[in-house]
Amino acid sequence: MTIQETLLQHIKTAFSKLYKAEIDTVEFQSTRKEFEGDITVVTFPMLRVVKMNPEQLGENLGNYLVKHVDEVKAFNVVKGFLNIVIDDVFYLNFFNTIKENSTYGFKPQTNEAIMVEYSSPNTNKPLHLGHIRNNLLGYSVAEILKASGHKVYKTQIINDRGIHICKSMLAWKRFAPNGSDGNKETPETTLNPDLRKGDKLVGNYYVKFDQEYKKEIASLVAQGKTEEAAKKEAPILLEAQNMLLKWEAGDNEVVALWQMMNAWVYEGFETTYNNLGVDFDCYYYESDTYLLGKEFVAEGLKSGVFFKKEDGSVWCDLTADGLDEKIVLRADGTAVYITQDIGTAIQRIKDYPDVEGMVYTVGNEQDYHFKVLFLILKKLGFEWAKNLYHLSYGMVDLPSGKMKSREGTVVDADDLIVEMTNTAKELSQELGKLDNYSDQEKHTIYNTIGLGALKYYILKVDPKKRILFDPKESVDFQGNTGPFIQYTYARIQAILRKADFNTNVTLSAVETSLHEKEKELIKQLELFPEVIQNAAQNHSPALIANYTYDLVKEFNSFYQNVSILGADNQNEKVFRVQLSQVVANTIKNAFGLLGIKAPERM
RNA sequence: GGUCGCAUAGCUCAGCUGGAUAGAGCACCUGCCUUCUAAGCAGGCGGUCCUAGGUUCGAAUCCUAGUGCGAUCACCA
Repeated sequence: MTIQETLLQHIKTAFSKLYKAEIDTVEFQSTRKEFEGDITVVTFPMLRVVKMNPEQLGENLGNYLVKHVDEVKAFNVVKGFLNIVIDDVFYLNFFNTIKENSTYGFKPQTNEAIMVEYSSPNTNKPLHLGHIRNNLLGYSVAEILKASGHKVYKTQIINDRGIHICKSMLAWKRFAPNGSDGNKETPETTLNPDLRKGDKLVGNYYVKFDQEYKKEIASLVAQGKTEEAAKKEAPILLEAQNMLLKWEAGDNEVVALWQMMNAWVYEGFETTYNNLGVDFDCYYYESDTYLLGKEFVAEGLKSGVFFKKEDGSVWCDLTADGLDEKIVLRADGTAVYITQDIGTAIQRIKDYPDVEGMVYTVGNEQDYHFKVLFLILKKLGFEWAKNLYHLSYGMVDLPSGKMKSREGTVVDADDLIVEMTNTAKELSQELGKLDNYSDQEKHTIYNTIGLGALKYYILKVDPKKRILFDPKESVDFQGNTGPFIQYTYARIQAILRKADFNTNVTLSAVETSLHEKEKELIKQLELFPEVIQNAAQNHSPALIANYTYDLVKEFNSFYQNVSILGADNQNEKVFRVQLSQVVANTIKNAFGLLGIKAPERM
């Protein structure tokens, strides 16, 4: 039973005894710093039940609680606020119940499985900052859901078919120079060091295509065509479209090229995922699932969920639900975006029957799309459709404005990771704290710090809000940042390494009393389980980030104001080391939920 | 135009299901390293919580309208 629950019980009893009245809820909050006390009861709402002035009610309740509840040591009343002082014994006892629990705050796994989709890149260009937000969010939400007791499958949908892929393929066929082996360049044979990563090479040809396409448009316009006509008639575009038709028809040569170039991209992506520290349990490819989507469109057509227009295209009428009509199959019978999404969802449930819900990590530009998708799946009669959730997040902007691939203002994911690591390195060398470690160790630490800065910077913001990514600010390692928190963890580790006495004992309140800062820390630790549940419910890593920051600030204040290893007596020393240990463990676990590592030293 | 989202300090963000004088960080200004890692701590400066109504003992928080910004309403993905 939590202290709140205990208090609630007694307050209820107090009401029936003192006033013969009944209340069912009590509003608790933690007492503000400027007042004495730990827990505050807001008595204003109770005045509806008993007509009296708030001070008097507070006094009466306070007196009752002091007399009847062991944990309540004292109280004071300020207007409609009853501030309750909780006895140290309670906090120390509570601390003793969690100090050995290395997964304090986490709930054991149940059979309730959730599939979390994130990343979902196109295979025609490298990952950028926008994908990074997506990846970090998806990974973190998955970890948070696990910690809250769910079984989780991480997955992605790879957008590996369509005209955009054909553009890269065509440009490579046409423009690729020979590599070191005399054949057209590949990631292995390319003479351009920037293109050794497959996604970079393929992305390079996507850009090449666009350049050539623009040239052709310009020359057509010069010949007297309108720009609109030129855009549609440019030979290179027509050839790409032709290639797509061949792909859909299963043309051997085109399919082989497609497979080869996609494989390059996958390998490149995998490297980025590894560097970023995100992973997946299973993969889905649109080229595999769009056919299943088409099947269910046919079925929905039979059952009347969809209808066919004169030209042969298939639609779903959602006007009764306040939405528009939505096309689910083109007139020529080919699949649209949503067709394959329908197929993918169904396929996933087939593959993993224990999945009861799915989370789609996709930008808020697709809010409407997911509303429609979920509604259609419901109309198709899938029971699980009600447990689908679109984890919608805001775009990432730069100080210069939006990221636009065509204008070259995109922040490349790989570059950014390298940059952050370099910044960590520079700062670290300046401070000179790692001078006697090996290069290998140093490199690992720089990486941990750089990534920690990046991840925390992005995850601390509420997902639904857009992020302004200021490169200057993102490499700031002071204040509310990842490195600040990592630093606190490293400092605690230094203390634990130095503590050469036995801390494996349980202290009672008789043996040690609590310093104010120690009590504050225990109160903060007490919140952790609830924060995890909250973060899971709201799909919000930001709640974990904010909590961790508050915990760390509280610890630093303790650290600077109180000597841990230099405490007055052995009991205090032991207790403070234990407390530091639990705080460190909580930082590590909380950061784990954000995909951030906690370094032993920095 | 319809629909959805956002608006809090100079900047970047917190603020839980309505509760005390709206909180952090950055920036700017003061102090604190012979003592556990100063990537730190202690403090100062800084706000018409977009505007106007409403609900109530009480509103940054809920409701309505307006303003601004963004997204979306494709046989693109």
